[in-house]
Amino acid sequence: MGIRSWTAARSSEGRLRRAFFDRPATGLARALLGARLRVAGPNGARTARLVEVEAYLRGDPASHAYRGRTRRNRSMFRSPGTLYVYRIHQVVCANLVARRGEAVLLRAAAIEGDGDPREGRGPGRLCRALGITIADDGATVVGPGRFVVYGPARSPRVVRRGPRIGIRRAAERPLRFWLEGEPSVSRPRRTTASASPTRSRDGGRYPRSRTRSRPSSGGGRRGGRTAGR
DNA sequence: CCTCGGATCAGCT
DNA sequence: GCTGATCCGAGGA
Repeated sequence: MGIRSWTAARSSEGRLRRAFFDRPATGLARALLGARLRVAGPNGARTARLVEVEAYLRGDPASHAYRGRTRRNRSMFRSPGTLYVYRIHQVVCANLVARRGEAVLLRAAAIEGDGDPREGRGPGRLCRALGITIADDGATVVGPGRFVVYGPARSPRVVRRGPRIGIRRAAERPLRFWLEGEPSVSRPRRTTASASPTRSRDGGRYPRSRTRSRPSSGGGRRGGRTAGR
């Protein structure tokens, strides 16, 4: 289901509404690139422009929701626009819930305002830079609260896609999306963290589909269907 | 209960 | 490039 009307999905100030998030995570991931996440805190607000995201889908073995609902992943089954924050090792990572059971991992952002924009490099650092903690799990960005997401500027941008990072299952699926030329984006990884060093199967080349998003041609996604599965 | 390993990151070779 | 930190959730016994 596509977004029927973009004006219905954004407020006049560009704030994204629930309808914007209520769709498959792949499309939401792409659409979120360039969007701004604003987090209010005791010392004022910080805003970050999203430059790298990953989609986690229904029936996706890499998704935390794959084996059904548990205490940890319950936020993934809440309404679109909910934050799903989980802990890994010593850090937390944040997702935005798409349609039920799907989510978009926020992998990297350019931090705006004071400080180093690269503080938002990587999902753990992104959360740290914005002050997102495990206590924010289950919060929403489409209602009252400390979180707001503003839609991407309607300016040209080049979206690239490739395999997700740091996962073992379904690692080949090209569900990571990023903006070309952004310094906060994760460096391409050549070898998947695997026990076998010499085991590179496709030579590290994946089909990069480039999608141009233009100011007023909202729906014009073009060709670039890659060898996804 | 116990074991396993991770949607990471910093630091080292 | 590779390893360890560090700890909790998930899943099996």
